[in-house]
Amino acid sequence: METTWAQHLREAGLRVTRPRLSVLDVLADHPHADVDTIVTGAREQHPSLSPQAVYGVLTAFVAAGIARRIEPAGAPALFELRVGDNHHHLVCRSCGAVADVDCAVGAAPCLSPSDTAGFVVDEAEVVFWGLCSTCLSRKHEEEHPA
Amino acid sequence: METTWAQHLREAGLRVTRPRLSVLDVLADHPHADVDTIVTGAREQHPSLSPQAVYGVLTAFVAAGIARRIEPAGAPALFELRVGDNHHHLVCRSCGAVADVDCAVGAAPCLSPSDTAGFVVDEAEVVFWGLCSTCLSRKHEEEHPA
DNA sequence: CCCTTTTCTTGACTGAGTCAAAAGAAGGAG
DNA sequence: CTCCTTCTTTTGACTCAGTCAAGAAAAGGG
Repeated sequence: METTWAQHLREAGLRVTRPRLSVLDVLADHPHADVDTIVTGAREQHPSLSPQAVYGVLTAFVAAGIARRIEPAGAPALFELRVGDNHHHLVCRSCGAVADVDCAVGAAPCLSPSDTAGFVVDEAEVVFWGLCSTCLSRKHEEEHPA
Repeated sequence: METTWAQHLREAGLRVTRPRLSVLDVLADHPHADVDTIVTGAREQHPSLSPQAVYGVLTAFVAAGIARRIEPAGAPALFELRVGDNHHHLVCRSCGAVADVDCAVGAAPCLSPSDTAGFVVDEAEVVFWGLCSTCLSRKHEEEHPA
């Protein structure tokens, strides 16, 4: 797998380093990981890895277009490797879990607000807020104990 | 105007206090204000007002449903009085300006993702990213000086 | 193998927001 | 009108995510 990652990095114009490979591995395992998760995970392969290095790696990934940063309100930023397909996210209000959703109403429907107030729009970001199935059943049990 | 605000607060089940009236005034003038703007503005009427009080006031407003908190990625939270009509926002990548947009494709179209992955969705939040007209013309001038 | 450039490490720092205790107002009861 | 209870505001310490900068280390072309 690492060979592929190295290639992936080179194609994006980035040098191949151990911190970067470790971060890619963690992101492959955790499709919506926050910095803390990435640091912890990447340290299994590279124990001396510093949080700042992870910030640097992620900034480079986002700049090179091989990762995307998402920032749900009220939570630390998350990073994902799925880029370039304009998908959106479901976020659980209770536990913060994130799931991907393909664009809701066709190709890129939300990219056309009715009145753009003079703005030139280049991206529409959609976040669906709700409860994930786990939190739903937990909540249901609490309210109606068996 | 303040009489109306007082009534508005009471109807929402909140006590009428000077900090709250001042914050309402600022929000009426600045429909998408951050905490700093609100503190500065409200101090014209109430010089001793502390930032923490403003946080408290805004938390109470949001809990009572008379204000809404929006958190564009990479910027401090903004507050608006326009609530309950499911509108969305245009955000300028360059200056952070925010404008309202009515829901893009009808009533609440985005509330129907194709596959909810077991989530029960209660809100769809849409952010349109782009450049506002001011930043556009400024950028144009910089690239093609007269 | 060396040299230049990029990346990582270390550590200090900022800014938004939270928490908690005590002082101070709001508004209902008498 | 005054008192009393409850809710707000003040003050000040604190947390957490993220940034900045300088020197050490590694990547990879010559």
